[in-house]
Amino acid sequence: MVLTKAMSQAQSQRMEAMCESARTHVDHLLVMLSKSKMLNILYVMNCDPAPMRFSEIKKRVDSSSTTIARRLAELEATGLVNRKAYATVPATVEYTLTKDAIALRPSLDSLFEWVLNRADNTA
Amino acid sequence: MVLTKAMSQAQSQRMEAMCESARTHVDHLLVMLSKSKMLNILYVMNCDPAPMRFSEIKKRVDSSSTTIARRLAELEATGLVNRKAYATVPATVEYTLTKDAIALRPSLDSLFEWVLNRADNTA
DNA sequence: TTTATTTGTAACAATGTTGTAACCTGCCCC
DNA sequence: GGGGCAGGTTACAACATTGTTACAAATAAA
Repeated sequence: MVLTKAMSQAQSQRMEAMCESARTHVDHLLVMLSKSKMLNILYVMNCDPAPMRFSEIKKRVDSSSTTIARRLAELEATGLVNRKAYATVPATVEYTLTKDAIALRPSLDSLFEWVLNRADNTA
Repeated sequence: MVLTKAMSQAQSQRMEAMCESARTHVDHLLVMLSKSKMLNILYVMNCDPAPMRFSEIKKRVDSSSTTIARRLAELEATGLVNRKAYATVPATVEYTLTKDAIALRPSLDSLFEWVLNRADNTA
């Protein structure tokens, strides 16, 4: 009785730890997605499945190099984009969405549909 | 010729102005959605269709009163939530999502499914 | 009368984020 | 040698956002 109680307590603690961990991961993802221009970047990359160059992303999203670079680095660190540099002159760098990020596509499409729709009706 | 040219130019300018306006509306919405705790708030309110009190939202989202109040005010100003105050003691205030915000539900569900899924696999 | 309650607001210091300007690499062209 | 290109990085000043603390209002209970 005491043993099973202790075990269930330990289990419950492990469960809580896991939930805690999952919660921090969820928080981390939400904070990342909430950063400025993040949704914009994911959206333009989702719209065009071809690998996209830095300057192209920058042009379509319309922000400073610094911000675009920061966001792309964050996305890469989280495993949502792959970065491939070619030793051309001048440099060529291509970004592609990972499988995980592509799985976000339906959500983003739907979200942006709502945004565009609402922007139209409010305009 | 000159006239039609001028007209089409005027038209095109109007079109551009409209697009500009739509773009700023889109930007405004994206900036709003990207604010801290905004997705969290919309999500917890979407999960439970019943009117929700300030303290309940605060508890579920886990942030300071100031931030929750600011976000709710922004959501109300944008027409995504309705605020109803009752003259009880102590005060009772209920928040509900508007029709527009409820239309966001599928997107949010899908987005959060992705987030939770990814958080699990990464944990 | 003091206390407790809910739902905030105001002020402010601490912290976080942004864009700008300068700079870097590699190589080609003039 | 000097300039230009893509794709950044760095430093920094300006700006934005956050949480904390204090406060308010209205009333019922202790």
